[in-house]
Amino acid sequence: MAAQPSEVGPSLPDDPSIGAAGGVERVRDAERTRADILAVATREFADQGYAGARINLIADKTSTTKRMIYYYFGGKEQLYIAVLEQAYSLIRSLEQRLDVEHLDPVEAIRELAGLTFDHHESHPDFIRLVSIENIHRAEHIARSTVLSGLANPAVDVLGTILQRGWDAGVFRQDVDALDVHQVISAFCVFRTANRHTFGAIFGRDMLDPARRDHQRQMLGDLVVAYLTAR
Amino acid sequence: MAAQPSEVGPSLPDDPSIGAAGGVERVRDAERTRADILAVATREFADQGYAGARINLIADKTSTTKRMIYYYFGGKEQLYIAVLEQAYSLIRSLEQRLDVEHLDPVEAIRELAGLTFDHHESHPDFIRLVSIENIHRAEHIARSTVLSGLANPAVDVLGTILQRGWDAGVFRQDVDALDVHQVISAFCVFRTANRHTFGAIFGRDMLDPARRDHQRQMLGDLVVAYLTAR
DNA sequence: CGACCGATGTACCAGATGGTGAGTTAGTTC
DNA sequence: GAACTAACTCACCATCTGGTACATCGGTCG
Repeated sequence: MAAQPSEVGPSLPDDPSIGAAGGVERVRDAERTRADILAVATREFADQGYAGARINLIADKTSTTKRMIYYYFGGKEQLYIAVLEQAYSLIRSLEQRLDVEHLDPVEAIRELAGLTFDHHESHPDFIRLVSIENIHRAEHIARSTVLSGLANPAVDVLGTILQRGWDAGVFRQDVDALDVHQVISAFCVFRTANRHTFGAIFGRDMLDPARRDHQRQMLGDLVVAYLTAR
Repeated sequence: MAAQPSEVGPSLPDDPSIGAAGGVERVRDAERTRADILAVATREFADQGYAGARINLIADKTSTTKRMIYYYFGGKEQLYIAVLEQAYSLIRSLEQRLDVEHLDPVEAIRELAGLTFDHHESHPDFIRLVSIENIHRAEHIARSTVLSGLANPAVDVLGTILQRGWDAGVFRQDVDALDVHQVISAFCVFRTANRHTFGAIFGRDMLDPARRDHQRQMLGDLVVAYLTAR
């Protein structure tokens, strides 16, 4: 709320304050501090995993202190849950923008798959957080009231597309929206999440920009071929 | 912590030895000790991740001591690499048994996909290790001379099936063996690796036995539909 | 039998780690 | 301008962690 740079100038008697980030003026700003911590924590947890991330290091990379992490979040685990909640919320709000209702079912599916593909590619940190959370058997998601039942807009959109395809008689009927979502997610998540071992063993980088169009096309063809088979 | 009741039973002159596991007789057995450590470490690393696993805990779950871990493996990281090497070797040796050469291309592909499906489902710990290794950007695999170039029998088999399919004119030609392997792996890995977050958010367990046949069928249909499309 | 060396157990450590008690500063309210 | 409280700093801690120095044990070989 309300920015008012009380006295920016060199007049300050003591305490240059503020450790790291750019030459900011704000001295006390709860929301800024909180957001700063959350941003740094997101990077660190995504990078090092839950057990691998260090509260001390997160604090150091912040423009505030470790004490503030405990002040705002309570502890390592709660901080991690806050990171997850923010990450999921962000992703879900982006997904809300999906608009493929105007296309015919087959093209709508292809478009949705393509958008999901782009989407995953642009958010590798989110994918990493999800992988990390799976290593922990989603125990933190389960513990979060915010995340437990968080619906997925992509699946809803998928549901209406499928329905239209069924009505038009062009889609097979032995699958539901979640099945199809699973297939699309599997493809998109795998190429990001398993990029490194796949690359190390097969010598092919699944995220190589030179192969991107081919991969994107492959996903579209895959889903469409499957749904329209027979 | 190995209890050794120096003189519990009056009969034994000294040292009943061996702390934990079943009433074994062997007193000094390097291979057994090494294998014991490796087995426990595999479980712990797969369960807790690299950073989350504790050398002390691994040692405690062993029938030997922490000192032996350092004696045989040198350190935490080398132990972890040894775990990875053993896990990959085991999986690869199992894959060597794939035999689908006698089937026609379409059926061979479906069979290979199905076997891969079964295979992944039976080795969740391996999938977890792979996920964990990806969190660490495959740095340990890169550091292992054994693993860096380890070929994958499944991909070779896939290559010959594809070739036969192309010769017979039944498969599309804009993909290679690695692409198809990627698709199959993505499906199989995803349902195990992302089981928990998927379950927490959508309320569907991808590994639910009741849905197993459907999922297996779906993978086969998916790959076949894609390869034979048009 | 005695020397040799691989295998093993005990005790210990320095630094890191998550976490906290308690005091201090700044902005706001009356 | 005094009182009040949210925001923040500083120093500190108990415990854990990976790792190691060192003594010792036991099978084998000459």
